[in-house]
Amino acid sequence: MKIAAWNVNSLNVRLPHVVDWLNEHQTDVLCLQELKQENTKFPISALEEIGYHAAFEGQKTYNGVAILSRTPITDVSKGMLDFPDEQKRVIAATVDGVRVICVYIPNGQNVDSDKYQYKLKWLDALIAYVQKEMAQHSRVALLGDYNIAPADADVHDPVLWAGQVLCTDAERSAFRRLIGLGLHDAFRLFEQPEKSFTWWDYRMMGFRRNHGLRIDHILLSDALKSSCVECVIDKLPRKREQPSDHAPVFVTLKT
DNA sequence: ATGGCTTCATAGTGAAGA
Repeated sequence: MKIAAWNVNSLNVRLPHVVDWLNEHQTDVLCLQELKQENTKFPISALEEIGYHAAFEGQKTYNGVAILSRTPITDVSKGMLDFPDEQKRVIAATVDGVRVICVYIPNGQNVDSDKYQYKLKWLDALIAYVQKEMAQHSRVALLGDYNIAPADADVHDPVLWAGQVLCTDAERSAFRRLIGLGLHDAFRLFEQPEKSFTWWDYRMMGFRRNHGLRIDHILLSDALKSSCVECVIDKLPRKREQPSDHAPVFVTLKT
């Protein structure tokens, strides 16, 4: 079973990339972030045509999350019950016995911003939410755009980024608290190339110079960790014309 | 260096992303 996450930075614009990628990889589950479209615009028939079911929660202009799956999706839940939020950033569902939680964690903009305070509160809510989900499910995958680079190894220039949003102690501590719930960073279960990233700035030839960050993650519960045989960042879509600034990341679970 | 790209909402530029 393959489970993937990809911030597509507008599903309107990126639908051809998503369709091509699904056709190429036959991924079982794909979690999308930053749809940037209302639910009425969601391209359900294009995805059904290539064999995918979908659960989605979008909004105009910003945010928006979806779970695509080749097998039926059940027990869909949108948002976090104890944290009412206008911003559509969470969708969870059960697929083939796996509780899939798709998240688009706030960016935070900069440490002096209200958005940073919102991000920290949001992360507190997420930790409580995931704790509850894990009490009810043993096979849990928490994946998406975290907007957190967990360690300096996940940053192209740790000195430049020191103390900046995405790399602050408070954000990294929230990431460790998620791990503390009994989750594992799938990417770090395996040997990986140095300077592996999932996001590169559009500006200043960020991708060509590999000026990136690893901020998109797949966290797995113990039960899924033991069946995980690989975790891969696929940089190919980032090399295409008009790419998302994020690359997809996926895990393969042995059944 | 506060820009640099890209997208969206808009019909000028401005906000937001990371």
